[in-house]
Amino acid sequence: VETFAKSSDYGILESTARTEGRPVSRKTTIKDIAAKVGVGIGTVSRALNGNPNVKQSTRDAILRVANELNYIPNAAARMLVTNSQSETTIGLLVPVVENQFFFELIKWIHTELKASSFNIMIFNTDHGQEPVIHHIIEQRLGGVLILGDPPLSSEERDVLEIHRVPYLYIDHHEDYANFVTFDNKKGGKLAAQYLADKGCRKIVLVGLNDQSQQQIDRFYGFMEAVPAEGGIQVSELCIPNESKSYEMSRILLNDRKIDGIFYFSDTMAYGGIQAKLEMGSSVSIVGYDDIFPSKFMKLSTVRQSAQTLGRTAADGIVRLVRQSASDDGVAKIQTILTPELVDRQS
Amino acid sequence: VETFAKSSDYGILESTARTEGRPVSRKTTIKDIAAKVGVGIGTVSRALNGNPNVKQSTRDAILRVANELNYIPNAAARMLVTNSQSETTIGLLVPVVENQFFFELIKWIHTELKASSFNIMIFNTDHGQEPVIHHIIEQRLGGVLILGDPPLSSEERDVLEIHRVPYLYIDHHEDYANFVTFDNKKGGKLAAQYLADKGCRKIVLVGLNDQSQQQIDRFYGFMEAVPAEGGIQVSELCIPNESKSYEMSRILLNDRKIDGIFYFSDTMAYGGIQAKLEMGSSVSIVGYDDIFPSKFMKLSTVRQSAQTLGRTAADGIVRLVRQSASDDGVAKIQTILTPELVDRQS
DNA sequence: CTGAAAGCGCTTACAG
DNA sequence: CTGAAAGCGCTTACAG
Repeated sequence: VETFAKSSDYGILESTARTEGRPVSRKTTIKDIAAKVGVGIGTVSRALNGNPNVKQSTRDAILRVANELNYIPNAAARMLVTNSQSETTIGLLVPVVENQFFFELIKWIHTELKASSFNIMIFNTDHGQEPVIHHIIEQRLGGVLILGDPPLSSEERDVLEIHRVPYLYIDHHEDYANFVTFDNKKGGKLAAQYLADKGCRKIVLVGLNDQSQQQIDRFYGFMEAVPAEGGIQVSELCIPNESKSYEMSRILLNDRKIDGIFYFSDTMAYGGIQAKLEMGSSVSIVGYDDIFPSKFMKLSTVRQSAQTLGRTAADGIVRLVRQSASDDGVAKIQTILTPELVDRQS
Repeated sequence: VETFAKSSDYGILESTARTEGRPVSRKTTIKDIAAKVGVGIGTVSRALNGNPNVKQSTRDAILRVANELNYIPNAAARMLVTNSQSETTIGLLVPVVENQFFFELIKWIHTELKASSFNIMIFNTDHGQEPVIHHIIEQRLGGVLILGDPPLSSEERDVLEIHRVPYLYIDHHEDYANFVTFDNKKGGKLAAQYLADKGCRKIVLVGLNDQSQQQIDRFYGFMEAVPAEGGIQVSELCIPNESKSYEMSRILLNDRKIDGIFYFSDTMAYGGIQAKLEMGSSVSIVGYDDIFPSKFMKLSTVRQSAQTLGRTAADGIVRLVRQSASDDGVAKIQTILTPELVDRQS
């Protein structure tokens, strides 16, 4: 009996179930509120959802009690009945997040989506995309942004399409799908023109990752733009990973004939800049991305603005999600952005 | 009649409801599977969940049909009945994500959490934390990581505690709560010692943000460590925002007597390095953070490893979530990491 | 091994 | 304006 006499001492924990005398907090439900106010659960639901057909005094009482009891609705229950795609959340599929460019991208996607009051759920695709796709559908997310290769398999696409979850590739061109990407071929071209303009005759391409379609496109763009008549000599150098760029660049610069280097990413180019400075070389260097340190490193580079790409993509998926919700026609989003060269005399 | 005769043409869309002759896809449920296989829904549920008490042939049939029908379970329904905190997802509260250090941090948190197969849901707290907290509880997330100031209000803490959602501050010390942070005072001390060791007599502190408790701690640590007897002169310079650092540094370096500068973040220090190089100054510069470009910029700085901080924090929240799930004792997590000085002779 | 039934917390016609 | 009831998709004792 004493246990019950003291029950009001629990204060905010008042609505608790007791097992073996120990108070165990149970979450407040509309049932609890209904009981305490003395109305039906339907009325509680209406009051809480701002339905106008509720007497003011009833509404006030319900709101007050809900607050007292620290009521917070159960999203799962609501979703179950409304069958709402939890359309305010969109999934972001990211492979290995080692890449500074991806980070700036995510930042802008985030900024833009929050402006449309969407939330982001990040999924890692290192262990394959299929389990992730299932998870996204289980959670009834509104849409998916897909960063980086590899593209979805046709089974994965089918799953998304059957379940009407719109998806958009970022920085990856795929004819059948929605995407926002930069023109990598054009970017490669810009790099080639830059080095040609500097009068380079013996050029090395460093760090091409042949798993990356983007980088392959840059490569072809570069090669196409090399003036045929100039007698320019182009060779390629693979490096095991980005952090080895400095050492490899030093070796490269021992060959005094080399007068131009194109690095397939800014991060690698930094090692080149460093080696160049230390060795007093006059080689021309151009990178790719224009991530934020490049300004300080005074690196000439092909800028693909993470801001533009991120915002455009975020914008796109929001449009797709809304379209899909309203069941309107499904206009494809296929945007190709143009990179530009930033000349910092490196 | 023809409509029905053609129904098999729909292939994967076979399980569709038709409204006014137009096929509208409806998501497959266990009911659909049960009907098609000719068993009860309970059996379907058991088979799908790997319950061993199901005859092999029944299980096979169910799995096959589930697959045919592209069945994916409804997470909301399952959560409703199991009342499982969706404990595989943890929320990450982030203010303005403009800060490179935060980015590296998020990356490591992500890496570590994915290893424990948790997912991350990022919430932006620019418009206040309360709505976000509610959202987290509605979604029944397993736990929350809180990045950056300001700390939660006591109401917000109450809400989390009542609903048993563990939370952990990152890079923010708060006596009553779980946190993982760096010793900022110690960091300030290291910076002071560095400049003193270089023989600096006239030092400027640049870019202190007095809204940031961390930076204030660094400031006090710095001031305490300045040798009393050396006659060292310390002054402060505010700059409106990080990108103005270069211009301000140039102005600063016009005063040839200044021989030491402590920048409260690496990003600002880059502007200083640039100005120093251009003006041929011999001033000593030290930064704070050691984000990735600092190595290339050859900036001496106080390293607080985003990797260590991120991993430790991720680890901590995972422990807290598991603890809270198993209802064990609730050991507080209060970890203070020690920064170190990286001397790059800047 | 399996089916029928209860119930998770909520919303929403429906009938007053 | 309000209550009682049905139902969202699933899990899980319970009784065969």
